[in-house]
Amino acid sequence: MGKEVRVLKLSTKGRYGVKAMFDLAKHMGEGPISLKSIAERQDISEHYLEQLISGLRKAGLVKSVRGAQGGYLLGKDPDKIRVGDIIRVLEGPIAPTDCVSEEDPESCSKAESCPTRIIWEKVRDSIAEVLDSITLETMLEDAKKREAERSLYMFYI
Amino acid sequence: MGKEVRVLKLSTKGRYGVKAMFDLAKHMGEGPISLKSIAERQDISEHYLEQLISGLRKAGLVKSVRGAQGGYLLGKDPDKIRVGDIIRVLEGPIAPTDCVSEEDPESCSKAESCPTRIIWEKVRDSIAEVLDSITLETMLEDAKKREAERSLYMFYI
DNA sequence: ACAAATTCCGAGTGTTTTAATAAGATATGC
DNA sequence: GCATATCTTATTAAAACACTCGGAATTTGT
Repeated sequence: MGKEVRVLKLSTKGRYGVKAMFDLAKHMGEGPISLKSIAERQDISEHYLEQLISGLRKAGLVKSVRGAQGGYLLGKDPDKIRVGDIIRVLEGPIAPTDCVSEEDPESCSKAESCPTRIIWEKVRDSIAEVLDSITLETMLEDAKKREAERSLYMFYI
Repeated sequence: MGKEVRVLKLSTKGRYGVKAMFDLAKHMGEGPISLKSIAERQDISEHYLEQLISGLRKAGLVKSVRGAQGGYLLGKDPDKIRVGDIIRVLEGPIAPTDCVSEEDPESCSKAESCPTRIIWEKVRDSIAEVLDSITLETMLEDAKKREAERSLYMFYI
């Protein structure tokens, strides 16, 4: 009975990855941030996060510093890192179906006349547009703005 | 090496379901359409499609006629059936993450201050907007239009 | 020099989901 | 009454998911 299906869902890879990257952005300027501290703050298994950040490092989205007092730093300025970039590294190309994958879509003999293909393309593009319009920088601004609103609200109570 | 991950993907349920419903729309006025003929035209396992259409029937999107010469008919006019309706019946509420599910989202203590939640909400809404803006009627019109373009193109060759 | 902290790397594992397949019960037109 | 369909439930093989584990390599502070 517990059918809790999520359609067009993101796996934990993408979700954890974005959380971790935002955490890194929030602590910019404090030197290397250890995975352990990120995992604790974001409530993610450290070992699991290790795997994810490995991919982000290879893609240049984070830099690492090994050894004691080591950790991770953003690989670029936060306004150059889009949420879409993080998702693509961790989950692969955006593709509601194989035939409209962002990279090498599966060829289909009936592609030209397929009445459903157009729909999946629109879905793909609308997802990509949202994810690529948000950067770590805009996330920081947004968080700051909401923080301000919250304290203003508290003031009036 | 064959890591062919699709992020934010649709399962075959949704894809087959939309194809089958479009097939039904195309053959409107021809009486009950058998599952077998739909399965053959759309290249889908008949038994599997059986399971899917069962859900669509219970949701009122199709009507069935049992017995010999029986089959399925659209449950409403094609302009009243949105692709989003079909997807929701077959795959569940649209929800890139559990915390932003269209129906009873998983509660989260940090929901109000979560910087990632807003992103998943935007993704959910943009997907829903695309899927709800397309009906079987618009799909039919679109197919007709492209058919006309194709024959015009053939004429000029 | 050494211990502690940390990143790096590959393999293993239980659970869930996916995409069917199978078998048979029920209903209807001819 | 038989061929043609829809309905219903159960089973299953393979893949994906979300970790878990063990240990090697690297750097800092003492």
